[in-house]
Amino acid sequence: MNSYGHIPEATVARLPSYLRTLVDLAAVGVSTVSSEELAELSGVNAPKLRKDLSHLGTYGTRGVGYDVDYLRFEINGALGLANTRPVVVCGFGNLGRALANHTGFTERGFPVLAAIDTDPAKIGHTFDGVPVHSPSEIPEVVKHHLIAIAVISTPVEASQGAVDRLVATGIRSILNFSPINLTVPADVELRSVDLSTQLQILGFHLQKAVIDES
Amino acid sequence: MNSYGHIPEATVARLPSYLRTLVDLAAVGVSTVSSEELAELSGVNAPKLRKDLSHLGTYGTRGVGYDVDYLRFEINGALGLANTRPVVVCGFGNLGRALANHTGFTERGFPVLAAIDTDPAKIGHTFDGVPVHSPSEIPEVVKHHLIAIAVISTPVEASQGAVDRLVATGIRSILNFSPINLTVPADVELRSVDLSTQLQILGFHLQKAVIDES
DNA sequence: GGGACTTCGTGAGAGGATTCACAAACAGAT
DNA sequence: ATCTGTTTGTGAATCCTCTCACGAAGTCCC
Repeated sequence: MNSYGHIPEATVARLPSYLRTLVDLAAVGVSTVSSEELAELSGVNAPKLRKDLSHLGTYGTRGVGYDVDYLRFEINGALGLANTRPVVVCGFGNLGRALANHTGFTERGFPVLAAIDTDPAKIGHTFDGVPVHSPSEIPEVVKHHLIAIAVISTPVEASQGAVDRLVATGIRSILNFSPINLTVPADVELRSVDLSTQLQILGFHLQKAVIDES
Repeated sequence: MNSYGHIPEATVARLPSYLRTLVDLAAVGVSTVSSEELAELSGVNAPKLRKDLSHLGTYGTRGVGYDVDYLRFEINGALGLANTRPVVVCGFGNLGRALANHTGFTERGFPVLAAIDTDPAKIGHTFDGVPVHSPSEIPEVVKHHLIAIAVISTPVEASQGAVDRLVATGIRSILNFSPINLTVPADVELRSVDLSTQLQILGFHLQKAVIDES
């Protein structure tokens, strides 16, 4: 019984970071942690962390702190990570392969069970345990593995087409890494991570720093 | 006369997206674009786009729209992309190699001129035009290529160490892809992109959708 | 040159997110 | 049982962001 009251978007975005810290703490054998410590390790300030956690429920004990295992369990539940969610990667080039191998995906409950690519040399083969299928097989692959989330790492020319096919088969959650603005129906959630956008933001601040000090 | 008046952080984060759209429009031969069109193509609404651009200056002409080339030039300037900023990639595994190959980096003025890795089999060799150096060579590499930005794609165990070395040589802008919370001095800008965090956020919304409709 | 039409730039208001300070609650010692 | 320490949970205030409506400014046609 968690996640009732609306959890703010900004809080949701930070929960994975807290979860990561808690997992690390548990691995080192820590059983209790204060908001001060947990915040420090997660890179936020303590009041923000407490407010964030207060949106999930009251899981701490005053004078003591938070029980690492219990809080971990609760955040896990709030994020819906109780059960694993298989993922398909579309576009099995350098980036796609790196993502499929990325241990963080499987470790956090998002195993990459299949890949899609147009290259005949890859289709039908298995790389690092991930079988590659042709785009026309998307419906069977999705149905067979009960896939609900797709990752796009195709070249930009192919991204919109891949998205359209995925949406047509019922996929409602898409994570896009290709540097292009894709369009999806209103009931599909599309998150885009443009790797070079982040560099551009860094560049902006670098330049600003130079201007500011002149 | 651009980038003086403070540009809001939220606006800065969207400028790269606008720039991308403008480049695409220019490539197709479009010379003028309205805020409505540009917003649609960039995935935001028109008033937001206009407000964003108004922070840079008044570059549109009423009744007509924006001159594609001119606006492109101005956003480019505001983001500090007038000159290229070479980048070093630390950790030349699957992800690191994919990033170094990522055409988006070079295309947008962030050429990857060098990589750092601890694997003796890679050090001294060049992959896809990128020479691999040992961690001890960081200072020379940074100085030689005038590098101001570093990308971290090492395994989590090595990330903090790599960051410390980079900071010691004067790097003040770091883009981290390893799923761990790193600590840097206050005058260093660290942006972290955890690929699986994005999946976790998608997972949260998926679960919420199920709860909401029950 | 004037009028109709289009589109930008922006001020005011609403909605979120962050900060901060402090009361409430618990543990542990005596 | 009481008192002292500590640490949480949260309302109030501030700041940032987004939305929306409309005046201002330009184009185009007659």
